[in-house]
Amino acid sequence: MSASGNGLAPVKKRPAYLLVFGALEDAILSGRLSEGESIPTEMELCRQFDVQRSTVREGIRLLEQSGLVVRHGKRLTVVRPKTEEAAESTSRGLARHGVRFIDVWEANIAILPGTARLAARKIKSADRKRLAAITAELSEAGETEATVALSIEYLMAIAEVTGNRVLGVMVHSLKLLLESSLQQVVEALPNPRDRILRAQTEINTALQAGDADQAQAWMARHLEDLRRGYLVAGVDLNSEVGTFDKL
Amino acid sequence: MSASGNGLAPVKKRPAYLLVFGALEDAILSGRLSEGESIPTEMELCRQFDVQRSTVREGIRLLEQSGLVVRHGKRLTVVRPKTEEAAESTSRGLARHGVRFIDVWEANIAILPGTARLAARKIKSADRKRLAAITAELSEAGETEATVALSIEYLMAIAEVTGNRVLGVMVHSLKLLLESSLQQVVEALPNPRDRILRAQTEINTALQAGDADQAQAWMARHLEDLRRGYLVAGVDLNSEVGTFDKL
DNA sequence: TGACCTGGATTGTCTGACAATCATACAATC
DNA sequence: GATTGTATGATTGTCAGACAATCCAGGTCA
Repeated sequence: MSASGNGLAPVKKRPAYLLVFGALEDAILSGRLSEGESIPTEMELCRQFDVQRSTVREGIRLLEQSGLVVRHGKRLTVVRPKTEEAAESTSRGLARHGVRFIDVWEANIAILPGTARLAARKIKSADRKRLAAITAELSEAGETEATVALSIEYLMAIAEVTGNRVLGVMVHSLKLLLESSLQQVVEALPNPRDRILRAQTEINTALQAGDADQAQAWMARHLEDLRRGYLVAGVDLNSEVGTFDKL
Repeated sequence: MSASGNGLAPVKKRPAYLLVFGALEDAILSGRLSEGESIPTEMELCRQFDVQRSTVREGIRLLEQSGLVVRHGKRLTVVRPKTEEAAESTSRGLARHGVRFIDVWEANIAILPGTARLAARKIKSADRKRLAAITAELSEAGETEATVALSIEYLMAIAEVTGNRVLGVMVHSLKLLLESSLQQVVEALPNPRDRILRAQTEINTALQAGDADQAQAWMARHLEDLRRGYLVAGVDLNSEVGTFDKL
């Protein structure tokens, strides 16, 4: 199961700093080093792996960038990266890749109605209150900015209602990609607040009744409505979502 | 917008290796260093930033792990990370986070029907051929393994038909999370090949006709059917998707 | 032209060192 | 007793210089 073709197995000798990184990563992922603990000091690692400190340091830098540890003062402590970071890295990767606004919207329209459907099956009473609260707040929102913020919060809340971390991360990624442009859309739509309010209310009703079909359908309508805003606003849907630097 | 509460802004002096990393990252993201080019040699960077080589190396390690460069022989060359890598990092992040199989399936069911709907609007003739080819191959597949591979390939193909990179990445992430477990399911289902074949055929027909509703509906049915397999197979849907090491 | 060889360039690793910073414990002050 | 200053050791960030292994390019030879 190794040698390639004609002969000797490719003696791939990976550099020592990669071994250091690998060993530490493994220790963390396997739980031998658990959250909150700090990794051994550089000198300790030198002894442990029998390499030089500069080598250890290079390994540690890889670990650092991988998001498995954070500098807490002087020590590096192990963290289970929050889901938000997963979402951020996804968005970042996509943004780097010349994703266009149209892609983001299509993805929203493909994903969120199904998410709303799932939400209808999963919703609990606390969630209902939360959604209702957002809608209530929106009904009193004055400025465009607040309207946008609450619209997005609502979408995120729907994803959270499902209690599904995968959807949570994905919708969060969409949110990050979306945020920069939604403002213009809302500004362009006539009566944006009322339209959004209507949609949220209908979705809330459907969720209240546990009516998955209605929840899905209204979410789809809602998003289509917003998308129409792009046309009205004259936003070029083919322009790229810029790389964003909100660390 | 800085100082916390009562007083002075924290004088944070970032280490030099971070500056090196930042400078290189910026150069790449801004396009001053473009794809395929190799970054300057370590000595060159030493001169440029007026720091020591070990410092430069630490910076380079950060860059390396960030996925913006890859070792090509001895040089580090700039790459725009492929979408696959974005998907991998997303999956990795999710897997690390104790995502359960049930989460992955719910996400599939929430996302893929909408994706199929979009595919119906976007599909081109070349895509139709490709999908038909996969289905044809499946109809001749003997082993379980091939059946699984083709089923997954079909789902990926649907996502690709949409031409939407966001969906592409997300479905790819789902695929990675799913792969490990689907085998068991297919083994447990009675007549797995025929069931899957039926579904693919129906979806193909719907796509052929540009019938978004039918495409969506059949995809949903298809996935529900597969999910049922988990019950039959006795797979514990609440068990966590393990962290996987396929680099 | 194509296979082969050689020397310089570049990376991976080591050795050793020092200043800055952090964590503490202890002493001095109010 | 609580707060503040100080001494001490541990740890990190950075520097300086070195060497072997490997890669690359250009020249040589068939």
